[in-house]
Amino acid sequence: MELTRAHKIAETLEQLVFSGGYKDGDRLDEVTLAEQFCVSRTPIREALQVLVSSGIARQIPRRGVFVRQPGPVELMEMFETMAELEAACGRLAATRITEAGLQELTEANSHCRAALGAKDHAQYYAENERFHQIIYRGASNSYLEKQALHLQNKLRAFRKTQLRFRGRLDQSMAEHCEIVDALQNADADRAAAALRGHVVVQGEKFHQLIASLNR
Amino acid sequence: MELTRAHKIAETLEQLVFSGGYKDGDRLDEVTLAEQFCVSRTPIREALQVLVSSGIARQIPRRGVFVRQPGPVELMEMFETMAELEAACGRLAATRITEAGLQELTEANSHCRAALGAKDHAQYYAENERFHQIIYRGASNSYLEKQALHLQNKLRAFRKTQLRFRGRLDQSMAEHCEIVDALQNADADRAAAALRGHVVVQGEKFHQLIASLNR
DNA sequence: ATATCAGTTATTGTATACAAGATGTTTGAC
DNA sequence: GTCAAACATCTTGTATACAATAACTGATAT
Repeated sequence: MELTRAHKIAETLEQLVFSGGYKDGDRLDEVTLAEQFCVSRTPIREALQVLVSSGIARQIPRRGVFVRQPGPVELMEMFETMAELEAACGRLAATRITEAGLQELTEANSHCRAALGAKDHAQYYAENERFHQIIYRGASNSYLEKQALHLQNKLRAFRKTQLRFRGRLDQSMAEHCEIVDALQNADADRAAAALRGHVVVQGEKFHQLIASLNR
Repeated sequence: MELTRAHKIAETLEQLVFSGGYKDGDRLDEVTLAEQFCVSRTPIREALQVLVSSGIARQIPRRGVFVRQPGPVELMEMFETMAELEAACGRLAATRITEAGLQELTEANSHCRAALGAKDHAQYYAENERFHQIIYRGASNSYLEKQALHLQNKLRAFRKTQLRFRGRLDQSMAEHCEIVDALQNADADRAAAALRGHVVVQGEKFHQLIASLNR
């Protein structure tokens, strides 16, 4: 899958925004970006249109495009949507995931536990993402999988702070085991419920989440 | 909410593709489009990037961009995802929809019934969309609502053929009533299940759906 | 007759030039 | 000293010019 220049720039900028490289309201100056990427304004502008269309940035005609980081309310909404997407993946995966997929899943869960034991947070985040991605794939619905991956990517930076505040990562591990068990037993409703509860941001954590936005 | 020229062009093209104005594989010629929209190639190219990034079209470097209509498999996946999104909206709406929202919903349902009685299919489609959109809004999650609206829009042309093949629209009406009842009783699980079943393309209808793709 | 290669044409990708509007600054009046 | 208006500057939006590569055509050789 080849990409054209403008699209590579768009992806790079997208990741920069997602990883917190820009704050809300920052203007994406065309000439500055053109210099940074060593191209003319034309491909930069094409890339900016992509960011605007996906809601990452907002364009004010004749004024410029400005990055649009989600506020606390939108963030909650995105987490809630993620929870429902994960629940959907779990529901479908319960009856569709292959034996090989289940094998992968238990392995990924072991890696999570190992990272947790080693207090290696970065590693835990990576393994945790993989765990969930296996479930997305297990749903055997590439469109839904793509949606889930996209939102997971969009929420990555915020999920880290959420997990940090969560305190006991052990709880997260216990939930993983419940999820695996439900999938092994092909219990769609239980898998969906477990995943929904695992991802959703509880109301009690809401204020902590908001506080974490001042980074 | 102001839009810039390139974005208006992108939206127009998007709707054109969604409404079947282009067939799969059609090339979107820059100069032709530039003439049609009475602009230079620059804004056209910016619009095309938007289409490509949202998956509506595929770009082959130095060759051009080509519209990418979903095939039968992807279409099934999109319907399945839509079913899950609707279920999620129903689940959340069950406890969040306002009295005014329920009022709107029953009214919209009445309009559906009226259109059905008058054998006015176009009107039924419109009222049916409105019925579902009220539920999206009732979920009180604007991010999820936007996702649902987007997919609903993307599937509009195909849902029409699906409903036609369904034969008895009466069944659709009965399902609506079940949905309304679940929402009135704040029964999240029942609302979710009813909506999921209402939207999902049953396996028995699969071949009919595939056959309908030759339009 | 078919296949291959060279030359031509056409189309995309990028850069630059120009037009239009917004921001900022300076000057002047009160 | 403050406010306002005109001017200058900067930025975006659009068009056009140029460069690079792919498609096409035709001719030649086998």
